[in-house]
Amino acid sequence: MTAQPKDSSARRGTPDATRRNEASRRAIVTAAFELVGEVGYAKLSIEGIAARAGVGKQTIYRWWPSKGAVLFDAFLMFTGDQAPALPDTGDLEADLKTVLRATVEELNDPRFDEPMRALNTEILHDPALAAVYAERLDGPMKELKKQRLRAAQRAGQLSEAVDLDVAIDLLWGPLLNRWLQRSGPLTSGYADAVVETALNGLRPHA
Amino acid sequence: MTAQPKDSSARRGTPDATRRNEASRRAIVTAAFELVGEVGYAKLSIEGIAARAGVGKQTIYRWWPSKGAVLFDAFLMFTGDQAPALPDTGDLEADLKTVLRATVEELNDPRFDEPMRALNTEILHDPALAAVYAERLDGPMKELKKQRLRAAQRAGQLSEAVDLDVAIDLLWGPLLNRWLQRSGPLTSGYADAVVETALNGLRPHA
Amino acid sequence: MTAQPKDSSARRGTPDATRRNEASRRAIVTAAFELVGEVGYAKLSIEGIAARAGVGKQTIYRWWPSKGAVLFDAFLMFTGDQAPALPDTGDLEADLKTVLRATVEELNDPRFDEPMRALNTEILHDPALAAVYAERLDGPMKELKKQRLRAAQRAGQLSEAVDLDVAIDLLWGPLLNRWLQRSGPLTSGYADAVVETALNGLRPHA
Amino acid sequence: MTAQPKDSSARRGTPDATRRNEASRRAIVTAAFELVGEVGYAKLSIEGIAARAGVGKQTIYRWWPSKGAVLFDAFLMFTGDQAPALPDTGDLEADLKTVLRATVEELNDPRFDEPMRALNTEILHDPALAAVYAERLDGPMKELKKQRLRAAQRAGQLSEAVDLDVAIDLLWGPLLNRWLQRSGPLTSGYADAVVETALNGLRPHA
DNA sequence: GCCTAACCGAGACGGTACGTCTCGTCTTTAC
DNA sequence: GTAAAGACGAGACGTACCGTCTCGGTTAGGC
Repeated sequence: MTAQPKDSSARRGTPDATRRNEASRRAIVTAAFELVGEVGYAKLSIEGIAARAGVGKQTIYRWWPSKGAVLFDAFLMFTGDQAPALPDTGDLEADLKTVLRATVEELNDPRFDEPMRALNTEILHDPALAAVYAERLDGPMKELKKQRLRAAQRAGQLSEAVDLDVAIDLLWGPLLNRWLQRSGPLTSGYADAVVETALNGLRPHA
Repeated sequence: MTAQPKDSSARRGTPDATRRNEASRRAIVTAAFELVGEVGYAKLSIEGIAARAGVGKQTIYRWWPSKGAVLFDAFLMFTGDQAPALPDTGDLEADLKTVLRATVEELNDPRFDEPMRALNTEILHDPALAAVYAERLDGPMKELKKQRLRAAQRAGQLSEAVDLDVAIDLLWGPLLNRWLQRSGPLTSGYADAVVETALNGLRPHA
Repeated sequence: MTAQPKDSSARRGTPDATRRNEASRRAIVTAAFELVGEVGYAKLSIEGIAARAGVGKQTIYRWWPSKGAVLFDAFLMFTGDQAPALPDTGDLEADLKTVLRATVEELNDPRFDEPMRALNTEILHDPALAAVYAERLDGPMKELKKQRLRAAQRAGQLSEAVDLDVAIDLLWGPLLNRWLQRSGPLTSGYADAVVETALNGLRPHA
Repeated sequence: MTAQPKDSSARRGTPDATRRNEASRRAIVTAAFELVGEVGYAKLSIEGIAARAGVGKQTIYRWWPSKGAVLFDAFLMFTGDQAPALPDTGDLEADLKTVLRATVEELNDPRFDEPMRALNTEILHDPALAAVYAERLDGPMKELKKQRLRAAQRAGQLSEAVDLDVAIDLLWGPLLNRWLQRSGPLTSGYADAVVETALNGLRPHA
């Protein structure tokens, strides 16, 4: 469950995960998630998490290598394991608009805004965490997106020539970017425009 | 020249910019830029900047509201005021590939990687700084991009119906996102693929 | 009027006392006296005095060598130049009790407590200021005391053999000490006891 | 051992003295005592003490409420717990002269001058510290003095009518005062004169 | 009745120290 | 052996003052 266990070998002093106190673990990630929403990323501290969780600091240091790893686990717990497949009504454009509008909704939800920004901050400066994020959170989500796009290819609604990774970046990249940099309003209208433009391309049509 | 002048009115206690020591200002932003490259964003401190610049801490706090604002000014000084127009050979696709490949190059340049990540971290959590960034750095750049795209529209290489802001997001968003989240390799091949896919769209062609 | 003029020679840059702004001088010492009573010695600052007096800091540094010197001048202005002779009713014991009771009164007056403690603090650590204090404030007072004691010697109420400096220390030293160290209650009863014991001596009488 | 333990109750946040690191405590008071002698009271800083002691600043702030309290403990450690009884040869005058000459000696010793002045400065402005000083350092010393004076009363060398507190103030007050205010030379001759005058009184003798 | 030197208010500057906060490690006690 | 608790060395935070240094704007003699 932990993002980056320091070590799982038999080295002396290595925490033995079987001994781990599950109640403390939950208290810590819960406290981290709540605190980041309350005080913001900049004022989030290990000491604060430990105090809120009613836990010794060492218990955090024992099981997580960094503040980012705690935050990541907090994210896993509160958003994780959800997200079944993407909708498939047979109409790719409509389905993509539905999904991207939901993404916009989520990014504008104040309950998720701070935690998400915090996680992105950590990822920004910690390649190891970025890798874990890619594997544990972004990866599964991307696979679902690819499944839907592959279905669209089979249905003839998406060019066979297109690299699906590029396609996904073209659809979701603009949204994420606008959210991260606040470079413009993040509305469902924008989501629609992105979907339409990405599908049709920038070139003029005959 | 300062990112966020606290106030320029006649309110009591407001620093009087005319008295400002230009030598100190330059020493501070230079030190900030150098240090963020040497020790990384996480270990960048106001104290360190002041020491390196041979300046009292108060001189920083007097003129900048946050570490991010210093970093922003450092950016302005070292990257700023450049960037003429985008190339216009008449071939939009080729020109975009040239520009996006250059962007990829820049993002992979270790001299700019840390400072840029640092700036993005600050923007991520400081809407005021984000606004200044949008106005002072991103805005002018965006205008240049729009000029090129408008020329392409006039030349019939770009659909008249397309919203230029969306077009820009579709082209540059994927790159920035991949760089920020390290969600995949950032190569010139990727830049080409993004340009081609964005221009042609995801739909199959007749 | 100034405690320790930095220099009165013709050296370049030496302030010319004839040019001195009397209004500023008064504002400064007044502000110093008020502030030390309001915020206490520990929190008394040159900046605070300058701000309260509506004066530039340099105007203080130009005319006084130290915070203590300002305080001393403040003292001179507010307590100075008073104190005529000590009472002489012909009864030494009664007169001394009157005077020491008045001293007790003064030391217990909250308006003078803080400024006096502040002055004593400076004297404690600044021999130069101590010398000025001895010359300008303590000296004249001591002379008045000696006059009264000499009269008592002539009247046969004080031993001719006694060193008047020692006598004065014996009478006023205990009071000052008790005040400075708060080593006991400072009452008129204590003043009386000191006078009686000093006059009669500690030895048993026949 | 600490001057002013903030609290020893079960209140939250109160330091638990049983956990205290004795080595750090000793290093701090030693550093404080050395530093006050080297750089003087005015330039004595918590930061300097911490650096000299090889200790974090917080360790000082955790256990002492003020710079004065540290100084006080330093005093306790370096002068404390000594001082047996006062000499009793049967000759009160001679014994008092011996003791007061020793006091003069001590006050003139440069190794004790600065620390003592520093302590007196703090006492001057901190009633709480004054109370602790009265209880822990001055009190025991005063008791010893009283014992000697009571013996003198039993031996018929000191008036039964005399208040011992007043007697002590009469003997030691003048010395302390002269030392604090530098109001005159502090010599063994002066000590002798004080003893003689105090014993015989100021009145002329038959 | 100018000229010019000094004072004046204001406040920026390079610094030092403050007292607080958090870091990551270490130690103690209880379970 | 894990956990809560929290002391510890370290060091950055943002603030308050230090004493020095310009900066314009008055004064106030000396010419």
